[in-house]
Amino acid sequence: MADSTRHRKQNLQEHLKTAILTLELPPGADLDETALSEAYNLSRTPLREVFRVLAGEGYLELRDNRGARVSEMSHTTLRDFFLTVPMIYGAVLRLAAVNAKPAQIEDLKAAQERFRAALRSGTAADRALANNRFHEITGEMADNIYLLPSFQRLLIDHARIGMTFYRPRDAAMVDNLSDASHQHDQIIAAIEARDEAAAARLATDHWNLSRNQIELFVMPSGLDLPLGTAPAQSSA
Amino acid sequence: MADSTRHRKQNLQEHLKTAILTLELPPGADLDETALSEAYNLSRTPLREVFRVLAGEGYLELRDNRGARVSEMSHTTLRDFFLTVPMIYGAVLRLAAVNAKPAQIEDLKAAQERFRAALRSGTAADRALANNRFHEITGEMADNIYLLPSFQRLLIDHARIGMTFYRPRDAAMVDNLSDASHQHDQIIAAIEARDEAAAARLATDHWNLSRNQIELFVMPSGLDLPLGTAPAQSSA
DNA sequence: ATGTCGTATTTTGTGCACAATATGTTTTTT
DNA sequence: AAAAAACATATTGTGCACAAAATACGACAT
Repeated sequence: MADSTRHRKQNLQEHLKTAILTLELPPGADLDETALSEAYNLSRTPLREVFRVLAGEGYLELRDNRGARVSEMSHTTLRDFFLTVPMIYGAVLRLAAVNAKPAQIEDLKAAQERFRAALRSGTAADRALANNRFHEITGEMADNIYLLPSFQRLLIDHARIGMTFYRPRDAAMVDNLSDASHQHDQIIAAIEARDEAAAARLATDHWNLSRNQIELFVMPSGLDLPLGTAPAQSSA
Repeated sequence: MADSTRHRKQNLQEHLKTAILTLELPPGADLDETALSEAYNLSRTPLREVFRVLAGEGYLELRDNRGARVSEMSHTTLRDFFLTVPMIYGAVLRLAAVNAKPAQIEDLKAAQERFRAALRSGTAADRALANNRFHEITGEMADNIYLLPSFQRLLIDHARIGMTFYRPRDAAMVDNLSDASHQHDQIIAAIEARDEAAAARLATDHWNLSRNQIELFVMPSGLDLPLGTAPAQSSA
């Protein structure tokens, strides 16, 4: 039958991943074994094995005798992220340009098509997931078992950072999103042309754009009211 | 009691790790759930959870319905390894120089002391494990959750590569080993002096030395016989 | 009111029996 | 004799009951 336990197990794993990437399960959220095993019609044994797997991939953190929770995002996360991403992603795109197989390039184009569709008419979660898939494919192309583990972890937090900060509030932010899409096109072109240098350059550009977007979000333009005219704040 | 199940579980995990790092369990070796659970006096349930954890860290590979085996080393492993190590390890040492805490520096010195002892009077496995621990500590110092997963995987294969190739056969190889020890000292000094640039440089040097050692092993010096005088090979 | 101790409840961890799947061997068919 | 099918065996996956640990709660003392 289509709903074998194997299938339910994979389902659970997939659902947990997307729920975490889209912040439906926010960082630090506790996962209740009993509740989840009932919801997915699985006993606790396979469920707990799924937890171990997801912890290994960086989605969850396990504490002895205290259950699983979604990986935390600390105040150093953003800094560490942007410190590490350019290097890892630059290397990934370089290798992708060298090693990509034709079938993978087709996958990448399809993923980009879905990303574009999500930009036009999808939710923030749709955008984050489509973008995540796009980058995941570049990771597969790079085909380097030593690089992938770190890259995957970066992608997890990239999606979550995107969910928090990529909520277009003004024209500049919307422009950034279409720039990102355009950069994806350029990345595809560089890989297809086997142009390592261009791919590496695009990696840097892409993350600078991300960083700018976040700066726009974290530091909104000032209220521009003359001193002394601001209305009194209501106290909580 | 000292031999609680919790303790046995950790024991198993630790033993499997060292057995894999030292090639006592060679790449591709099959792990028998029943045999191991009897050997460590654990039921299969916790044992299987340990398998998932070790698979997440890169020690094991799990195939559905077909048990666990030790991670393979393919013909591309060496190439991928030396392609990736300089970048990751350079970044790790840079960050270590910036972030190392005094207590960690003491740990590192102690680890280096043990490495030196292993060089003097230990087995190849002792050397590999001591060296592994030294580098692990630099990873802890770097304190970057995005870098660590890849770094840890590199360390696994570094130990295994070391076990295969670091079996001194001549004077040049012995020199290399004491050079490595000397480089460890310089790494400690650079970290203590918070000298990022020096640390990064040492990372490159260290892996070049490793690569040379392997080249010495893979490509032994020629037999130096004039053409046509070599004895006939015995056919298998 | 606050702090500590002891008990009750909830949650996590383990062991074992059984189910499902893969593998190896024998039997049957051509 | 070779291929295929059926069966037997071994190994992996799941469910459930029980054990161990952590947490929540309340009584009591100060």
